[in-house]
Amino acid sequence: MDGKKTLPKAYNPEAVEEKWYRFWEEGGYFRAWADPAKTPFCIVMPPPNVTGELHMGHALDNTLQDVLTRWRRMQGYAVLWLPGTDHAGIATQARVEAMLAKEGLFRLDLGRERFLKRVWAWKEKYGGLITLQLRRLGASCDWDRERFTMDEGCSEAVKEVFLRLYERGLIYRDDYIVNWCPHCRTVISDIEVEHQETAGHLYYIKYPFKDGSGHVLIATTRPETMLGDTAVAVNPADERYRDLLGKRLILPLVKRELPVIADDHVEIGFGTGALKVTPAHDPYDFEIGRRHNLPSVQVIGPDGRVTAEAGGRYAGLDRWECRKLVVEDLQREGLLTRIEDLSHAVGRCYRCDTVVEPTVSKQWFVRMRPLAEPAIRAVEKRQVVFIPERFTKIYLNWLGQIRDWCISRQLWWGHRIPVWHCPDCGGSTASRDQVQRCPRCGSARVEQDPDVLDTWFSSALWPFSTLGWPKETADLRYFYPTSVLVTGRDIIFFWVARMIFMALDFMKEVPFREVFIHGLVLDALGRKMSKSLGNGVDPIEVIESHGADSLRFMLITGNTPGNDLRFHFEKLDGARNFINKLWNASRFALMNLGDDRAVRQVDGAAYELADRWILSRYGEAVRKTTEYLERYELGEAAGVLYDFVWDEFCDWYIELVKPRLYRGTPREAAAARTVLRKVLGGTLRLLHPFVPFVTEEIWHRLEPGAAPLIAQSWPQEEPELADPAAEEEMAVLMEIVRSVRHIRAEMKVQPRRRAAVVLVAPEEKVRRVIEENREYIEELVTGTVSVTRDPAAKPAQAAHAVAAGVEIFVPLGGLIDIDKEQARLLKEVDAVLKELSRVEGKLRNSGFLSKAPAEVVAKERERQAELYKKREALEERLRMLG
RNA sequence: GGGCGGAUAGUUCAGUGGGAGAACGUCUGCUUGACGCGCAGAAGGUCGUAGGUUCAAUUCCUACUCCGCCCA
Repeated sequence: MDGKKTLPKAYNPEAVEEKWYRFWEEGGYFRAWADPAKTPFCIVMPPPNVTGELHMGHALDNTLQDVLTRWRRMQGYAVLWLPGTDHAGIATQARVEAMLAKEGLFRLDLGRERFLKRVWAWKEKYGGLITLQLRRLGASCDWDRERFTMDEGCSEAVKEVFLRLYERGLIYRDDYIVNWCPHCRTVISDIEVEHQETAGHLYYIKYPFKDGSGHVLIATTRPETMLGDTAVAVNPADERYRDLLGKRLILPLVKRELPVIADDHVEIGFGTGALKVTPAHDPYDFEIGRRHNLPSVQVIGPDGRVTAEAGGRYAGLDRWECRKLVVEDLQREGLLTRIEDLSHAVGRCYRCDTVVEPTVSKQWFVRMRPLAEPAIRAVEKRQVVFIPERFTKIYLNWLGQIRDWCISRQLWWGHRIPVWHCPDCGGSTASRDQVQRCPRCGSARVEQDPDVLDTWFSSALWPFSTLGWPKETADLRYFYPTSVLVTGRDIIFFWVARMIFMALDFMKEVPFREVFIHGLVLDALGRKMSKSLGNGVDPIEVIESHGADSLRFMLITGNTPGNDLRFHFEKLDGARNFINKLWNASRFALMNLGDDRAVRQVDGAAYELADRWILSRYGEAVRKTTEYLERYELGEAAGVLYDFVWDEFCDWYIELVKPRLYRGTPREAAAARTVLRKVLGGTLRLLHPFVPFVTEEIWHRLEPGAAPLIAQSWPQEEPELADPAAEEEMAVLMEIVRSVRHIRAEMKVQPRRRAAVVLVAPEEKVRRVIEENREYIEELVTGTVSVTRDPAAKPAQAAHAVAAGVEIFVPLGGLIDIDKEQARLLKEVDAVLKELSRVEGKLRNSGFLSKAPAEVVAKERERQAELYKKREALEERLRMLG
């Protein structure tokens, strides 16, 4: 062992992580090959925003993907994990606009072309940040295949999809009520609106009849929209208003004449049952307006201010100022009868939290019905499977009631809609190429539609656009459909559903076979991490303080598919401690393996109980880890390895192996080394997908010259390692050891004092096991051990216990404290009696005896017999003392 | 209003139709030739409430309560 380099006492991630990542990446270990001899395994990474910085959600999502990727790669699949980023229309544009604002510029000052140049420049400069951060996490994706939603290929795919849908009439342009964000100055889709329960008011307003015969009372939460009212609607079944139909009202303040109309959709029970109808600013009213051919008056403009159309006094006011003034004016005229408090859902922009203004405008839409149906069927037929299963329902419910998808955005950054409008003939032309002249009238004044597409439109094509579509590439043929999509449950609608219907339509095949859904990473108090709350934890800071492996292991352990997890720094410490434990177990192994790594052949007879036991346990760990990974139970898989490493390998096996390594014969030591090396090596392989850095570092010290761990094969199941006899015998030893330690601690035996433990075992087999492993027990209990069948050998001045059918005596120097020992024994007897009454209760139950499976009954009988023996021994001891 | 998830040790969470688990925290001891980011020992739970199914329910079913999320 001389000259042997020893490892530092504590693992230092900083020193190794960067080194190994560079080694892997430069060595091409992440690269994927379409190998016909192998089975493909492909994951496309949910592309983070180019504007983004790595947050805990990314860390979790990508750790899960990396575990699966590394594991499958070790299993011998042809693995492709395809990374990329998303152009994030609104967010990126906002970022660049903010930068320009500092220079005193507005995007209109620059014009479209120059503005876009600035955005691209910004993207080149900052867009790579998140991919560098993913590298620090250890993500083993194929960076050679990195994509961007606005790169040439993806843009080509977007254009192709738009045109094909357009040609089939599945994309149309129409005036429709949409969600307008006055802050972002663009329309947003239905799912980009977040509904928030907000405290508001219900205002009751009198609408007088034209003929002066009284009034109708209406209730509204948004009094300012009355400026745009064009009717009052009641339910035809509402008795109260039957006589009113066809009468005419005068809209207060504006003095416009309004008809009273009947519509089934008016809720009789809400407010007064009479609904003011504002087709230009409410989705329901818009529908009513269409059914009844009502005029539409836009009273709130794109900037959130009241329009000139609304009337002189209010024009130019902000929405909320206008509300105040309208209320005041109504009050003054005595038309406001009361104001009630009301909690109701208010829609806000998911980007900027501004209250959305429903507005009528000309937008592009995708007709969803024909696309949604195949997407529903594919999931119903389980061509795509959600894990956990319950997310299937969420997906199906959403698609089942889907409305057309508004895909145009009033932005500059994004895929521009490939349609040209002609101001002369009014025609529109969709085209793959730039249109110079109107194909209908020949006018040269054609102009491309100013809008860009929703960012999710390009994301929806991600699984096949990134593999080369619309070209028929080798990657597309080999890796499509992809194997599994790993993503958060918050974007099932935004993304997962859209990828499925787009893929089915254009590839005629699902985009992925499985969707592995995970929850959100919450803060320690269970709140969503958010910028505004300032409660986010930066993964990069965590990596710097605890190492990427700790972060990864913490995110994986104790988490179940689909469930949220809270971020606790204590958990992070736990993960770090585990990694340090592994490091030190390896340190021990390396210090004791010596340089003669050639010792590979050891005759099986040299293996001792401890060896057979740990090999058996290791075999079980391989089996369970693999099984849990197959089921996407990554937390359970990590848990198996945690327990195996810490409890079995470190706390028992390493301790058991020490006597042989320090004092054993060469043959004994060789057997111990062989097993130590095999089990540690196998364990490193099992742990590699979870904690790639530390395992790779140890691996190279354990097996210098071998191929790196990332390229090693996943441990095969070795059924021949299973050794039930060894497990049973070890269980006896462990129980005895624990029992002696318990007595020592309870009776305050000095830790260094060697006790002369006497074991009385009536069973020959048990005596043999003890005898064969006597040295082990002596080592573990700090004492000498003698074993006998002779009841007369029981020492009087000793503490007593019964374990595994063996009576244990720990002599205490001088006289034992009889009271204390009695108390301790009585406590034991109590526990036995309690357990016995439970077991006997069962065995007295005839239903149990006749209906329970035979092995369950047998088990209970066995338990009963053991308890009898234990009780007897304890009581005998008590009699002796008393 | 509809749907989903959670409710298990002081805390955070696993788990299971047949003897309640982990981590952290707490208490007691420990310079045991890998590790104090450690070792050994211990205390701590009528598994949300009420019914039902079953020989047997913390686990399956029903209702309810509280918390969180999603959809309308």
